[in-house]
Amino acid sequence: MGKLSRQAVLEGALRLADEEGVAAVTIRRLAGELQVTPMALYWHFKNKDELLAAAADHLMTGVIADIPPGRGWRERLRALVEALVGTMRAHPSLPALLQVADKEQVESHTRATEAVLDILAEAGFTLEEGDTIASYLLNGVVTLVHGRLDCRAGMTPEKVAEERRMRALRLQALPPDRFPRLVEYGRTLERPSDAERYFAFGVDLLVAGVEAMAAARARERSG
Amino acid sequence: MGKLSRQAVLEGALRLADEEGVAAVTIRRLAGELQVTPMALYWHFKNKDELLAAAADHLMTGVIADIPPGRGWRERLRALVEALVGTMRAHPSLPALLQVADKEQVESHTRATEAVLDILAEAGFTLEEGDTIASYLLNGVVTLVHGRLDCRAGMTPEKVAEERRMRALRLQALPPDRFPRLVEYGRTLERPSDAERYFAFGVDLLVAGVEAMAAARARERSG
DNA sequence: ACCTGAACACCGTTCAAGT
DNA sequence: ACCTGAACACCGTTCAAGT
Repeated sequence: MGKLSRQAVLEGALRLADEEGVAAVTIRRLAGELQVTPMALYWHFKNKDELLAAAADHLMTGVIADIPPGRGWRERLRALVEALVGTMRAHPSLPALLQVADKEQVESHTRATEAVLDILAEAGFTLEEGDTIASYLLNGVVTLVHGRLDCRAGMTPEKVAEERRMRALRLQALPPDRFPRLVEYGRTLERPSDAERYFAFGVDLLVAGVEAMAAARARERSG
Repeated sequence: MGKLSRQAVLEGALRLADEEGVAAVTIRRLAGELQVTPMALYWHFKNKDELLAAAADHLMTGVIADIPPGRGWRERLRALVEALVGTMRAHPSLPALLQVADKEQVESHTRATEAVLDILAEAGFTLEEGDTIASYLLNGVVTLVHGRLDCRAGMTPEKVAEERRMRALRLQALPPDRFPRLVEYGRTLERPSDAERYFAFGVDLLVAGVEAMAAARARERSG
């Protein structure tokens, strides 16, 4: 009964990762879910790293697909960052997968990097600068998504509210003379913040850095 | 012979992390280095998480110490980011330690966050925006340092050169029609890049994003 | 107070063997 | 081609016991 396939293993891994976090994706656990011995997985994947890289690759392809052929480099860059945000919000496990996976063997990541380098070359950056900016953007989006409790694996609205309340209490329990800002922040933390506003601000922040540097480059050149 | 102490365990962990990476810091391995049984460590630390948090805390205190009471918020913010870069360049294990540690129990991280919130409040940001920017900056610096091979645990100049050459070859081996930018980048990757230039660009990039958003806030207010 | 010994419940991976 | 069984070398952690 050859029920197992590379595809089935991948789907199992992604389901497990999205529901319980990447830490729950172990060879033995995954094998158990698939009703098979751990070594069966080694027929379809060389090792765990390759499995996780394939999982990240599968999710990342969604980002590539969403890059529209916009007009200027600013529009294209923003569209790409927003596509990245959208994909990561839909798949809570992608940030963590990208952190552990070797990016060189994630083809969709390579394709996304090529796209970014192309956009940034048009903006006047060198390839080395483009490489730096590419990981600045990718990790920036990872950081943004990771900062939202409601974008974490296996999070219900109740758990999110509970975590927020706990954090608010911990912040308010700090000594107010040494941590006045954090204590004040703790008091405002109860009411839930709007996710759309949060991500709009975050994307603006990331893109603003790149645009400011491009403007500085342009000034250098004409000056 | 009570030779072991909390301090000694911490130093052993940091040495191991800086030399072989945080993955090498296991309770059993560390105990072996300290010539003691694994359970001896549990007398001095509640568990591994607390040990890693304490290690991160120890390194992070250097950042706090380096915050000068500058004049405007721009100078203070830049000084803080540069202090962060300096500390992480000196301690290759800090980025990884901060990724795994629960930041709420790293006191020096809390102090640094308070400092950033204070600076950003002066810049006109809300506390929630300040919180977002704080992790944007911290993770941005982590990303910058992580991107430099010469800032990785246990890296000799020879190994760095070897890795660079390998990466250059892999990039040049990509299909040039689909990945023209990356193939070209691969050709320029042989000659080593200047670390000072790299970090200057990176810090400018991170700070530029914050300054651009502050300017946008100011425009909204007056408009 | 500070450390050890034995045990438990996990890991990833290899290698020979089965069908 | 596809999967199993047994084994190896690791993990973090608990709990009772030693000095």
